[in-house]
Amino acid sequence: MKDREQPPAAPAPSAELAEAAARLRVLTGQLMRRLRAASEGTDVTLSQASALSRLDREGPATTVALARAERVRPQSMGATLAALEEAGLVERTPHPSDRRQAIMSLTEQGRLRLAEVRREREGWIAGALAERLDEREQAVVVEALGLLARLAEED
Amino acid sequence: MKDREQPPAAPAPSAELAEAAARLRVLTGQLMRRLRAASEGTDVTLSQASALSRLDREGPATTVALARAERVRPQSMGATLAALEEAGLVERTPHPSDRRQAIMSLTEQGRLRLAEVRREREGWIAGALAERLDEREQAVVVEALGLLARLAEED
DNA sequence: TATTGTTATACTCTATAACTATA
DNA sequence: TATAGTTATAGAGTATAACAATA
Repeated sequence: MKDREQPPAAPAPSAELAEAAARLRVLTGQLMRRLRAASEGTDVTLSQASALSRLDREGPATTVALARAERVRPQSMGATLAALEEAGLVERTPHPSDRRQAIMSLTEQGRLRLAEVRREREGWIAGALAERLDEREQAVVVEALGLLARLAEED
Repeated sequence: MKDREQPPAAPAPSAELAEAAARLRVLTGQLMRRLRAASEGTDVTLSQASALSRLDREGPATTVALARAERVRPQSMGATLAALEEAGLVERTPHPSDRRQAIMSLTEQGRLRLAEVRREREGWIAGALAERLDEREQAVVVEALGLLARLAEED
């Protein structure tokens, strides 16, 4: 499991970075399952919450734009938005000049539900960060999340 | 989105930590989808890779022990292991004294496949960390992943 | 032709419930 | 009774393929 030869030119993902990558993969799976478990009882699913959250942060958008931002297929986002629309959490308004497009936006009810969902779903993460880490460690995690978010959104 | 009053006693997840939690949730979803996309063509699924990886790191284990470690239900782990066994990547040997249990361990073929899978799946993460971050940032991410892994494995 | 969005279908992952076998 | 494991079934999430409407 160790590099035998370190090619001098290539950046050669070091053993440490390879291990970090492995840890990130494991962590991703665990967090996904924890988030899912924290959603129980809520009638807003993970993908729906993510779409709501983005509409709140970035304002109204089309299905395709949301799909690109969330890195899912338009069909998947379409299904997510259809469920949200049926629940009255988002609404669609026709695009003024392009009749193919529909602009999705949060309803007032959607905004309220989003606030609830955030409290329930992200509470334990924020709580764990607050309780189990000291201030320096918190700062490290906050900075790292910013860096990783940048990498994840890049192509 | 801001705390109006900071209750002096309660740790009161600060706005910054709440934002970090939100970012971690979004990041988790995006990484999950990227990892899944990177699995295409591979016939080892994400959960299977995760189980293989743990067997490699921690040695042979029973279904229930693996399920606990990965934070999934024994039934889910059972399905994962059954697929791996059918593919010849793990094998089961009866527990010497308790006939209910079966010890799962990596086969040689499993070890080889795991190495391949790691290269393919974690390569882009390790590559992105190596190429897009400077040394100090890499250190921050490495430390943060250690901290987050600790939180995710705690109850 | 290209883009937006929908419908139909299938697969992965995980869960709950109900069961058998063994301790 | 408690634990290890299996089988059956369901739901969330995503994907590909094929299509309709519009630009």
